[in-house]
Amino acid sequence: MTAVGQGKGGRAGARRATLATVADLAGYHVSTVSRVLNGTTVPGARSASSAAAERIRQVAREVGYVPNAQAAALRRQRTGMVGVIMARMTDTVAATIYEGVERAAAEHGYQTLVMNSWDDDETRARCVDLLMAHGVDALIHGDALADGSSLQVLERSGLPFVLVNRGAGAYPSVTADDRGGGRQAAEHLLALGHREVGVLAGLPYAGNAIERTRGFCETFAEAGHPVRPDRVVPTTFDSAGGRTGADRLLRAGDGPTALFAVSDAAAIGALGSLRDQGLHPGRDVSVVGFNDMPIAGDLTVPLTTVRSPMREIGERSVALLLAVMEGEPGEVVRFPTELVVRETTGPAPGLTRGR
Amino acid sequence: MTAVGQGKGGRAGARRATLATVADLAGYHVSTVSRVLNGTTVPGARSASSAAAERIRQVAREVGYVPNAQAAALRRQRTGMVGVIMARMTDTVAATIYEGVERAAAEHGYQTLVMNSWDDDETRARCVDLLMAHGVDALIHGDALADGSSLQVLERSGLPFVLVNRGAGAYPSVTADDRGGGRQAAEHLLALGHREVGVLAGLPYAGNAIERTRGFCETFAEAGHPVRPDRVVPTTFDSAGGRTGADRLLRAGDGPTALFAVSDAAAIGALGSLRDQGLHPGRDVSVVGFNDMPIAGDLTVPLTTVRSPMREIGERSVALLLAVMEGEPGEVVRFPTELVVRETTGPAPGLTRGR
DNA sequence: TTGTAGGCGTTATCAC
DNA sequence: GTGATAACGCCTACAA
Repeated sequence: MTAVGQGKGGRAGARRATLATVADLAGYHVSTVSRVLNGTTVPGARSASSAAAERIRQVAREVGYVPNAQAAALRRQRTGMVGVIMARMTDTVAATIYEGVERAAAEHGYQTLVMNSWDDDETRARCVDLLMAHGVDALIHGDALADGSSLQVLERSGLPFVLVNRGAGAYPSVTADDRGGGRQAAEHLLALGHREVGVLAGLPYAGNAIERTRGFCETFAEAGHPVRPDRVVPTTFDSAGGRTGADRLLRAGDGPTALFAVSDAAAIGALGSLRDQGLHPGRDVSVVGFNDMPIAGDLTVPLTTVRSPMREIGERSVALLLAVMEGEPGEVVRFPTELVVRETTGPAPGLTRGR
Repeated sequence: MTAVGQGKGGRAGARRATLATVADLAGYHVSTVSRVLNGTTVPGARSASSAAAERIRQVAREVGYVPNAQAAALRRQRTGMVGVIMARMTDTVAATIYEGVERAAAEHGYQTLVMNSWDDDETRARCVDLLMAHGVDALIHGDALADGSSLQVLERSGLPFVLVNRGAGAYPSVTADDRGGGRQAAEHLLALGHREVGVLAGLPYAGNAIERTRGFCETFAEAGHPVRPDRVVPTTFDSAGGRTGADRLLRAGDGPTALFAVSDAAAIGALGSLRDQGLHPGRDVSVVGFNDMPIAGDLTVPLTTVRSPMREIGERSVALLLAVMEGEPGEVVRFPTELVVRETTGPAPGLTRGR
């Protein structure tokens, strides 16, 4: 319980050193100092290495000069910040994509200003306003509504933006090939002989969830085994959602023999539900997840899932954003997915199962 | 591949509306507009509801006026932003704490500016500089080195700050009672008869990992069964680290009968290792994690773990930070933990096990 | 190479 | 209640 932290008394310590401070101490003029510190010497190559420049840099270091990005931004009309909106960081998928975004942005000299929308419409809108207020140069939106309704304001504002993870219409976006991934999951289960299946379908307004579900269901339909509508249940993407959804699907008398969850976390929740009901994954009921998050392969019964390159998706979204900022046309980018067969899927049990 | 996104041609659209724009259109002076929009009318109660004020607000809405936070910050000498440094967002613990921080900060009118340090010293330092450059009013540091070496610069700068998750010395911090949590894990395993145990000890320079390991080891020592030093292996906090560490501990001829992992993710990695070696968690080898992340209870063999209130820790860190910003003395806050017994722990197998 | 001047959009402090 | 004015810290023409 010891007190430390900063000087005991009043608020923050001494005022930050400014360019003027450095200029005074170094005996040069502010403009000169600014030029030296920014390396803004027109064409003259190594002229910046003159004694003067060295002295100025020395002083700056001594007084702990940190440029005031606010002021610079005001003057330059750009902040070097990219806004990022995500539903929530505890979603591993969002976090991984965000890591990709952060890295790629940093590589190009941009900072990221992240906000969580909690999948709430009002908050979503407030995020955009706040990010604009903070002067972000562009926006990466990981939380779009599938109908694009949240994007019209943005579009009107003229702020360059790109969607990630959840696409919407023809807006520029970077996602997994969600529909194709859904198909892969379906083909796998069909090949194993499953005919009665259920879908933990994610949030009904999220483009990725919709596409994954669509790809899955259309494949079953094409094979002549359409998925019963009451077996497609909306869920959240987290494990709690998957558990609740699976409870509902499995407790019905004529439960399905396999479940497709549009996220790994939901799939793990479904595993919890199976366990509670004394069912063994891969033998009694098969489960397929989506994304292949790192722990998927470490589970005691490793999870069969559809892998999507989350970090790459994040990185690519930055590349696309930079292109859009340059005035290039946006595009819709979809990364192919890959089915990873592990042990939560197995042959469909005999038709006699479960009454 | 359709192109959309923003106007086809040049960069961002029309320049943002400023106070001046609004003032012009409304026929008032900039200062007046500013006052109205900020609700800055001295004591006169509802005078702001005059027709003039209404008109101004109307115009502002029409032109889509968004205040320029950069400029306001420059003038007011405060940005309303709190910097947050975390190792990485894909660590569920960090993400959950961050969610708590974000929420609490928003409640008090602060935005958060997050940066990932990747547990890299150089990056850590750069984060601080960048956050200062962006003018954060204070800092929450989730990535401190246990010896506090990364904090001296910060302290000297006079920027108010608080540590979260990983404490360091007497610097103000909010963490779980890591040492106590380690003890709880140890007592549980001791009661089950385990004598030969191993520790997946986390990063050797992270305060939380150190304390958890310490609490665990000292309890075994006090019970007369000191943990063999070569059975305390440093790991990362993620599942890959846990897997590698467990591989090492279990492949040794005389493997331990139980493992304590300082994070749930590492514990899950250990479960993966067990599985590969045909060992059953809770029967052949017991495993205890730390944090009780949401999926812990949904695993096919649910994880015994030490619960810590991650979100609360994040929220509290904001409260503490606000206090420090007011000049109050910082304190070291530790939240009690709770042992959650599930199924990865069981009685120690007969002494004959494993040669 | 170095100095000068003006302004980015706000807000705070005057005077009216 | 409203209008004028001066910064906040930085950058960039332009002039010397």
